Amino acid sequence: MAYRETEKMRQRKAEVRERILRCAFRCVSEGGFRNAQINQVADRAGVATGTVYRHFESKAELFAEVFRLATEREVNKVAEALAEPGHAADRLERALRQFAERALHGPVMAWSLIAEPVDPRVEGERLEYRRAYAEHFERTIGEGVEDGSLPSQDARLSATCLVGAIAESLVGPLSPTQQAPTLPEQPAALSDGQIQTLIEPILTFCLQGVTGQRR
Amino acid sequence: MAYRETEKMRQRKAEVRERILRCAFRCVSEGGFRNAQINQVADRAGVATGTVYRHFESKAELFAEVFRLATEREVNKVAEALAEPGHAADRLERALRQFAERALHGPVMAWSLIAEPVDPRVEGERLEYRRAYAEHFERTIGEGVEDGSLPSQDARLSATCLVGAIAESLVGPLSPTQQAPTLPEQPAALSDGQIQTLIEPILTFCLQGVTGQRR
DNA sequence: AGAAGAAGTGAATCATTATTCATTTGTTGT
DNA sequence: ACAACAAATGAATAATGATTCACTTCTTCT
Repeated sequence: MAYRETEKMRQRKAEVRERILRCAFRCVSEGGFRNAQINQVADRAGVATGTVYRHFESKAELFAEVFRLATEREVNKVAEALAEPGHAADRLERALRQFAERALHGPVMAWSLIAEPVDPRVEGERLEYRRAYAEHFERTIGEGVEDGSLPSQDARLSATCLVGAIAESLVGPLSPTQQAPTLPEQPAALSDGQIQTLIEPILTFCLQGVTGQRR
Repeated sequence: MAYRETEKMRQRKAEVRERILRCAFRCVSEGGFRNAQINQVADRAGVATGTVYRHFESKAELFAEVFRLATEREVNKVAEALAEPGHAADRLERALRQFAERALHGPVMAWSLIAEPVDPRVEGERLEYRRAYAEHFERTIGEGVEDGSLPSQDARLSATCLVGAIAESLVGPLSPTQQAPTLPEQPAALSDGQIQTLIEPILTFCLQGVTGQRR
């Protein structure tokens, strides 16, 4: 025998893989999934097309992983906000607010995650990602019901509704105003003031939906 | 001169156009947009591929029109329900209930309209369609605020949240359980009982969101 | 240094479908 | 019946972009 995979190599491979992933991520956050071609990703990562396929089964798998990566960040932020101390309703409010603020600050990626038409295999990730949010919300709602701070309800459905309501409210503001077809995904930048104005009524609706109380 | 378009011809053309449209519609309601190819549509309509292009600018335009067609029905149903007499909240409830019931009874088309990944130009129709729902809801909410039966609120945002909440809640139940990749879009048939069980908590959330009152 | 094997390369290939267009068929009015 | 024009045809083309693979380069170990 003459060649045996060594630690150094393993690391280098992992680095290349990660570089590709990062570049794919950047492609998406600049132009959405539809502008992210394998060739572009490869160019950007400074590797050949074929190399991408050495590290990822297929385009769909690569971008599914990009989706996961982007998603984890966001879901974790929400999970953190929900883990803070306080009443369930307050925690939900903070989490929802953060979700919306973050989305509006990174509109291209947010739009890609929430609403961009994508390959069905990537769409699968989206369903999971939405379920992940919903599960976190569900847990918090469940806690609120448990401790009596929220009225009895189907926590899972309420959580799903929360996700839907907030996502839908953001679709409009996030939607790319497709200007030149050559520069496709133009983000819609909003001022902090606009963002707050937008968020308040959404929160009102969502919290009323969960609490059954006028806010 | 020897040929002049006659009424008979105009009618025949319109018939062909409509037949194509209908067949495209059926393709979608059986297998979603992704299984609807021009060739299939043409075959089904008993015309040649090229004929489709004599009646429609492009595939996207054909399917955008299919989308519109399918949408109009549904939006009209909602509009009718909202036009019935009664308090705003009750009308909203009836409309939402109907929306959900209809969707769950025609799951493939509903999923295509609500959540299937589609060509961007068809996606544009989807945005309009969601806005159309939202506008109807908005009007009713506005009336409720006006007559004091609903609390003051941003009717547009509330309406958007309603659309999002209900759509999201339906995505799960409507999602094709992709079984054999050869028979792609399997609808998820639900019993009436299941449907009711599913709808109630959605309605509770939505109505609480709008009314701010425990239901 | 050289053998053995792994990773990287990127031009060529493949697959999928939308779209076109030269040709055929049908319709109208004289 | 025929000229003039329109509509229909569907095989051929085009376009896109993912994926492959024969070959080159790099690593490791003796």
